[in-house]
Amino acid sequence: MAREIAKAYEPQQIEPRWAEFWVKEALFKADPSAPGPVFSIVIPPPNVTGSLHIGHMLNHTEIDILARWHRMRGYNTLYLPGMDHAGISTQRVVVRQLKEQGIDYRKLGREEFERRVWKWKEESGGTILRQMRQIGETCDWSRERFTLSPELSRVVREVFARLYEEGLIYRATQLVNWCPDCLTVLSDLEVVHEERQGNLWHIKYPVVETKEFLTVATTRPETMLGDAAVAVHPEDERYKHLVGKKAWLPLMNREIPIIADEMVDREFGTGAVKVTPAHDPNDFALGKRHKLAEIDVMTDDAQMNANADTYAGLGRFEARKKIVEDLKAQGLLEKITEHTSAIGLCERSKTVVEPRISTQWFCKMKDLAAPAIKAVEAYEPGKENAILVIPENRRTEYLNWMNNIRDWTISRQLWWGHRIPAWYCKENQHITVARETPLKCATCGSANLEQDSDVLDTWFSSALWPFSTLGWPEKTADYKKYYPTSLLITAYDILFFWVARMIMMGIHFTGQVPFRTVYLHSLVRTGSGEKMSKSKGTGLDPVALNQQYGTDAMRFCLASMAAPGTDIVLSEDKLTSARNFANKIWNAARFLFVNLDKFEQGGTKLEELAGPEVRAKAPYAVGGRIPLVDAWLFARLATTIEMVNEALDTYRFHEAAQAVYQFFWGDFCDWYIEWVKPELQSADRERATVAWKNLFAAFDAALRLLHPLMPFLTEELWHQVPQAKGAKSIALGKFPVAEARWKNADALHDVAQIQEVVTALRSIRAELRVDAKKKVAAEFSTSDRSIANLIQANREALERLAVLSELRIVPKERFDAQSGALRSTATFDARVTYSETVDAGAEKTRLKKEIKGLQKAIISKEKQLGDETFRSRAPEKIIKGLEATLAQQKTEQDKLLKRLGDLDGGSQAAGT
RNA sequence: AGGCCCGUAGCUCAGUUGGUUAGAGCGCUUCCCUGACACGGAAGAGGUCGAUGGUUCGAGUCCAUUCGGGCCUACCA
Repeated sequence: MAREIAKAYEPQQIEPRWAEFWVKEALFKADPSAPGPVFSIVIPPPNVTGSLHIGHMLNHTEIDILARWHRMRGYNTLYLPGMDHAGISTQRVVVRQLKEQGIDYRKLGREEFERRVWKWKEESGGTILRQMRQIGETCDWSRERFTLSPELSRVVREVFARLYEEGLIYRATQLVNWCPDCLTVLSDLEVVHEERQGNLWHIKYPVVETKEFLTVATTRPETMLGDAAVAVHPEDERYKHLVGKKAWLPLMNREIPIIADEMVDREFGTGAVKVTPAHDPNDFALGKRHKLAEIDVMTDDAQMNANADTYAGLGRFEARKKIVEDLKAQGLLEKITEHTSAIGLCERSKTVVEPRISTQWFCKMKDLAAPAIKAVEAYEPGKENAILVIPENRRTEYLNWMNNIRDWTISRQLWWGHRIPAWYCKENQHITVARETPLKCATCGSANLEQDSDVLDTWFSSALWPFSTLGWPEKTADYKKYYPTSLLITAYDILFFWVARMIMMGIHFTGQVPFRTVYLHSLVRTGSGEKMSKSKGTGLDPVALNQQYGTDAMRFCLASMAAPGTDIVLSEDKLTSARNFANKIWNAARFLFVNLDKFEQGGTKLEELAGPEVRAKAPYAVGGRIPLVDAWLFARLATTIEMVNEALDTYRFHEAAQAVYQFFWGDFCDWYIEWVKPELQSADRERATVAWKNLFAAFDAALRLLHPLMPFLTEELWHQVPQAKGAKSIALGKFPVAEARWKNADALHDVAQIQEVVTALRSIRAELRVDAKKKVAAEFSTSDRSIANLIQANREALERLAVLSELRIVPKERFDAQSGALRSTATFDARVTYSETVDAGAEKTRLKKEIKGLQKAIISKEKQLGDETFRSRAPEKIIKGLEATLAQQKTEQDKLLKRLGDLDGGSQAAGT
């Protein structure tokens, strides 16, 4: 039966089918009662705010590669999918959508707004799930989780209540980061700093009952309306006499005290600083020390409020302008200088954050951090309840941050999220924190309760993800089997936001680390090095690219660039090369099946050549000997398997990709297939059968080896090869094992030798411009008996690979080194006899260059070897190696020099 | 202010404990549309590893300084 195989790989025709198949068959449903070592991994839940971007693609590719690889090696594997409700981001998206429809979300009311967000969540979350299925992720879809689901919300309440009971959560009125655009408090981490060119305004404050002025310098003149004092350093001779006096606050017509505090930096500005406790963190602390008034002069959306007197109603930046003008008019503006400072922006809205006094919920971090620091610090291989952080420098970063950790603002003035489980009694103001909605106040019994209107920071629930998703606080079968999870893979930019907090919460609540290893991968950047951003239009769309190049190509491309520690710059060029690789494999398969059709006409069935039991015993021998090239291929396969295992074991995805690429393209396609082509068609039925068996066995193993990197293509091709009864998917197949009997150093060496000869001969051909199809005669000579035998034994293949009519092996003394083009190495000489004359000039240039290179290497080695200190200190192995190479290089150089001399002689002869 | 990372072929990047003429992909040059593949084959050209100084028998690989680029943390108005 003739097989129909498209000439080029068309991922669009194949991927959707397998993506659907994997989900429909529920192949990756985890079974906690199944045997085997456990590999469990929870997804970093994507935000339900839109669709997957390239960063997710990288993250999911790495996770899925490792999940598939473990599963194929017999691990009881769980890859748990899910999504994050992403409070502030999602709320912003929906608020914007409503605004576009002319709707003010506040007018909608909380309940209706929440309903709209849930609707959006269904849509957007659906998109993400669809995409994840499209790209073939081997998740256990039956265990999908959502941070705001009723189940996980219960866990959040439990955790909140426990922390509150333990005194680790408290409510306090403090100066916090406030976003006037999002209208909520932010944690320190949600404030991003940006260096901006600004000014330092020097403002003269008249000192009461004197004719003096005290000049203060400020970057934010508008806050002066809330000034409560002017502070100078107690030791500052310039101002000592003013301490205890009062300053007249311009524009506001108020008196404020002049105080002394060591916090003041005498070097900065004028050495006198205006103190605005309600609008600056330093001033807030200072205000507390000196019991100053906290005068808030702004509204929640950063307009000046009634305390700002005549400036009320102006935006803070308008007010700044106006105030500067007014000061100037009154002659109180001494000067304006340029000043660059890092200003805080809201991570989401990029609005300038306004420090503001506000009552919020906080989580005490020191006690939670201590064991989380220890778990990372104390890590060593094999140690229980400790965490390995990779790469190493992220570990240091983590420890630094954790050692300087500050309390975490966990409340948010949002409507989308976990509402804080705290109720205020309207009778006696008592706060009741409870797991279930309380009916009455815990102290006075009043039923007049009102729940806190705030929600929790999204990361509060994300921090629980590794155990909340597995059923904690119940000791479920999943929890018992899959917690702690084996590994966390995420991008390094959420190390503090998420990873650190998971470690703290995990240890605190379960007594165990949430994951044994955390691998932090790089970010995908644009060509110009920026983070990809959809809003800036600099992001590449993974769905469109997957469509165009194939998901396999995308995965392979990302993997091949995912070297730990370096950010990835993705380009379409690289995707093209990955797609070409997929096509190469496709065509190798095409070659197999097209030729198999011919072979089967001889009566042998595919099953007999490629059935699973047949493959298991490969490589096969002909007449008691495994053909050299087959032995070589299996040896190379074994090496490659070891390289891939080693690479994946250490998160070196790029090395795994490179090893497979080199094997499949270089070894399997370029050399092996070319070598065995005639064997496959051999009239000798035994030889042909063996060739086919070995070919299929190697091919099938190579497919399994490649599968974690390119799941779709390999699944498709794997189904073309006969598989065991009931075997449903390559994804459930066995990852190839580097069998001891495949290893064969001699075969590796011998084929490398032959490859060198073939390349030398091809090189001569190219130089002589021999037509690619034209067979020419060649001579070969060596003084090494074993090489001569090797060449003799493989002459047929060699002749074919180098397109020769005949390869004569001649004794050294009869080798004609005078005419024709030749190549010499330390161990052999080869030449092609061809009527075309050699371009002596080009040949000499080449020889000279080669000689020069050798000369340099020889000199440096001779120098080293002649050095007594080197000989006495360098390891024996290095010295021996150096000596051997030196001898070789000398031999080779001698040959080349002789050849050059001959050519010179020849040209002189021709010249005279 | 403190910390981290990067600077290797035209481009994008590998190069694990210092050791023998520094690798890959893309691009480039020449030849070839040969019955798996032009998304291909064959053969080539091309870096002395940002700079300087040091440690060492030996450094892209360790140390110091320096220049250039990036990132993170940080309450100097």
